[in-house]
Amino acid sequence: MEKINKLIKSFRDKGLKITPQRLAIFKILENNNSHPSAEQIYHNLKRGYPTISLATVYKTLEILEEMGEVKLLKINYDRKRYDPDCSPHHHLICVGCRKIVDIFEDYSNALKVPSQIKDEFTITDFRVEFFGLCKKCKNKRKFKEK
Amino acid sequence: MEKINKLIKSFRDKGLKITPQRLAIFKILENNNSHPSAEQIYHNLKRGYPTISLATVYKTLEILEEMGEVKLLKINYDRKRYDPDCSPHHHLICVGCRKIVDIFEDYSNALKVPSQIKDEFTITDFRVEFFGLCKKCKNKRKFKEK
DNA sequence: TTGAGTGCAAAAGCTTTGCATTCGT
DNA sequence: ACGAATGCAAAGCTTTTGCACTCAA
Repeated sequence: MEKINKLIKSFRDKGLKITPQRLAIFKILENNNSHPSAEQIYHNLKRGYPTISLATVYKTLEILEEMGEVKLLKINYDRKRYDPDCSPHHHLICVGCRKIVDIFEDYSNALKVPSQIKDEFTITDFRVEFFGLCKKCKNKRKFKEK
Repeated sequence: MEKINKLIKSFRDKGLKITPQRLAIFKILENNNSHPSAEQIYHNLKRGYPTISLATVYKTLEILEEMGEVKLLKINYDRKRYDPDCSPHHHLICVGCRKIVDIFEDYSNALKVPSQIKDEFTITDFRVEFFGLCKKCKNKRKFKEK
């Protein structure tokens, strides 16, 4: 996320307004590495804005996401997807049609984790997900909604 | 997923019964690399079992998941999580308390994609997710539900 | 026979939407 | 002043649950 001043400018440039609620959301997100949910942000805001609604939080986050100012840590598979192949492999997701293809490559030696983190965590598994566009979707204008 | 015969045995060994519906689900999943959703499986089954219910599909898939016979391609973050840090980095998720920590490592040169896939897709992004347990959770018996 | 599974409908949980009111510019 | 944002409540969707009935073993 950009610095708040820049963010404010980006919003205004788009004709979006800066409200106290939005500003408060910006501040909560600034230098925040706790990967909060909308609910958590909402909770935090309640102190200063007892009347704020979850809907407002979601709406603002949606704008930030569209602007590329926050990243969603949950992939827009519309719903749960099940993979009967439990051998170690990874996936490439077409962000256009949501097709998922398997990638059978062993990355286990390629992915070094900082030793500081290794000390704190016991890592049991990992997954790599690639995102892109298949040929068909590359030639489309519009992708699936959502 | 194991071969169907083995799967049947695993189910019976656990006191779980083999019903036509379950068998049909097994068959749909066998050698299936389309990463289907419960809905899609349900849809497929409708032909042969017009009365089958989505609930049955979900329930069977849950068992398969618990048995490690299928893998879920959607992470159990309980809800959306937002990351204001859009610089390229990756995540480690503690499967006990769901804490998410950042991993700042550049894996872009480490992750080779089969050329056959590179021909078919334009890859725009990727993410690496590690799973494990933090020290606290390692010493716990029970983790967060779900 | 009997405990497990099915299928229906209802509930649950997260997220989005509609709308009247309020507010930023 | 006027379009945008807010906050509430309702709706939407996916997934789960409860329960009477049915069925596999």
